[in-house]
Amino acid sequence: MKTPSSYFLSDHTIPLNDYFVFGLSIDCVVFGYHEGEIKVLLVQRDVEPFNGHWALIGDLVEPDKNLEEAANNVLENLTGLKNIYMKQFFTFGSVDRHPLGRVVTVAYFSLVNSMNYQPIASSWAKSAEWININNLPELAFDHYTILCKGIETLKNEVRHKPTGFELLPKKFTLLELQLLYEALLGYKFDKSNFRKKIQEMNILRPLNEFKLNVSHRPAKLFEFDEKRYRTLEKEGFSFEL
Amino acid sequence: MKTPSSYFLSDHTIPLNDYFVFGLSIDCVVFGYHEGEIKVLLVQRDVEPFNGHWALIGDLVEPDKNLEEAANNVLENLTGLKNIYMKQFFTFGSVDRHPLGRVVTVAYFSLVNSMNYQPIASSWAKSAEWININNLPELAFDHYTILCKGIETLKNEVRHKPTGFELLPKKFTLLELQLLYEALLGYKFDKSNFRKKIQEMNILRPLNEFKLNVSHRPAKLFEFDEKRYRTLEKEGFSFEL
DNA sequence: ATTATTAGTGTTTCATATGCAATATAAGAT
DNA sequence: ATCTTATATTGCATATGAAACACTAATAAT
Repeated sequence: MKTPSSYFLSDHTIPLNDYFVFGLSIDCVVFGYHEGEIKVLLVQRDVEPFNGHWALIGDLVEPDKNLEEAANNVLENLTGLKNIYMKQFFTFGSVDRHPLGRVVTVAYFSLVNSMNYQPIASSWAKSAEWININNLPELAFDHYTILCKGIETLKNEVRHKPTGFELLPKKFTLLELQLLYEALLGYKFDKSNFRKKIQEMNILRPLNEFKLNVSHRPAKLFEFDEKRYRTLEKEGFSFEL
Repeated sequence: MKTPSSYFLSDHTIPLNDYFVFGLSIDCVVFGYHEGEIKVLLVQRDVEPFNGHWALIGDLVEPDKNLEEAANNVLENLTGLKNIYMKQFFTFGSVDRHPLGRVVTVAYFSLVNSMNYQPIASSWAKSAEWININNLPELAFDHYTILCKGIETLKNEVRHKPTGFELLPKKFTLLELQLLYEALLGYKFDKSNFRKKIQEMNILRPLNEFKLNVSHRPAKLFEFDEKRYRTLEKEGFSFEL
């Protein structure tokens, strides 16, 4: 039993293991981008409660696992993907958020740039699917609230930080980048102005590679130069789109 | 006992109340602003562990309390202040962050505009003091990490949202506002341009009141017009300084 | 060769931001 | 009365950035 006992953090006199005890879980909002649409990875539950409902991927945290480890495991178990961009964005702990007891959940969002893999259905999920965020089904627990907050956080973050690149493959064209941002922010950019602006930031590394097998002038490929960004950031530069 | 039992969230087969059990606490980074300096409210612990160390204010969450309630209580118990701006910013849950067991803490920051009250020393704290964030003592637990993240979050937030007003009294002068933002962001503004810019945003309500008993022209007082801000925000306006 | 198509580059206009200077104003202090 | 101090407003020259739009480039298909 790893629970702290006889634990007097403040002026409470009740031992923690009899009373101050919570379940802790991780829920992940996994975003993907494909053909101009922002999608989220949902699973259909195959167990009670909320059997049959769609839900975010998530799991209980084991007492000897850090939160980030637990979050990475959640993602890896379902998708097989490692080293994915993840970010904690909020903790949901309403007393009644879980029908079976007090379970507090720490929510992460992650951005994956390749949707070319088979989400692994687990023993508690019928299926896993990428679903457009503008066409969501009814969700289990308070997952709709969590998802909305995740979308809000993402939209907010991509405006001020170069997070959006995580949704693209490592090598991308400027037009792909523009279309991504148009999908994220919900409005159009002028092509030449967008290109000028993003290139003048000096955070993209132009490659000597081009899109192949297209029936028009091939587009140049770029990479996001994270090191460069970190340096510029320290010098006071701030990303804005 | 409110702990969920025989609780099969995923494919785990271990009952939650024997194993998946955590302590949950709230920690509050309370910011104040006084004479050009950003300060934070710290207490000196009078109990083990970390007896004598300075720490953030915080407490265990009771199983029937929502997180926001618990956070409000933490603040109210120490300062007597109610209806204070509070915002959850991160949850810290490293396995070894607490020497007595696994305790996950949800961190909030709050902004208080009046430091003219006596922080109430509790049974577990020797004293409570406002301390300049550039002159911090050694802190208990991982509170230094929490505090740093709180400062970072605050500095990030005040640039894009009119949160800073919460640190000023309800009625303030434009110069006070400017000095606050200079302290928060770490650089100077041109006076006339700052005033022009902030007034053109239309989120300040000018009052017919003035600073009294000053040996120079008295400054006009303003209020932050939150309703107006909310409307403008819906119309697409976004605060930037 | 011609065409369709998308990549990619200038260029012009207009609005706004910024830095700096100048001036008028209102109070207490001398 | 005059000085000092800090508020408050205006003006302007310049730098920066946004918006619109026209143009050239390179490839595959015909």
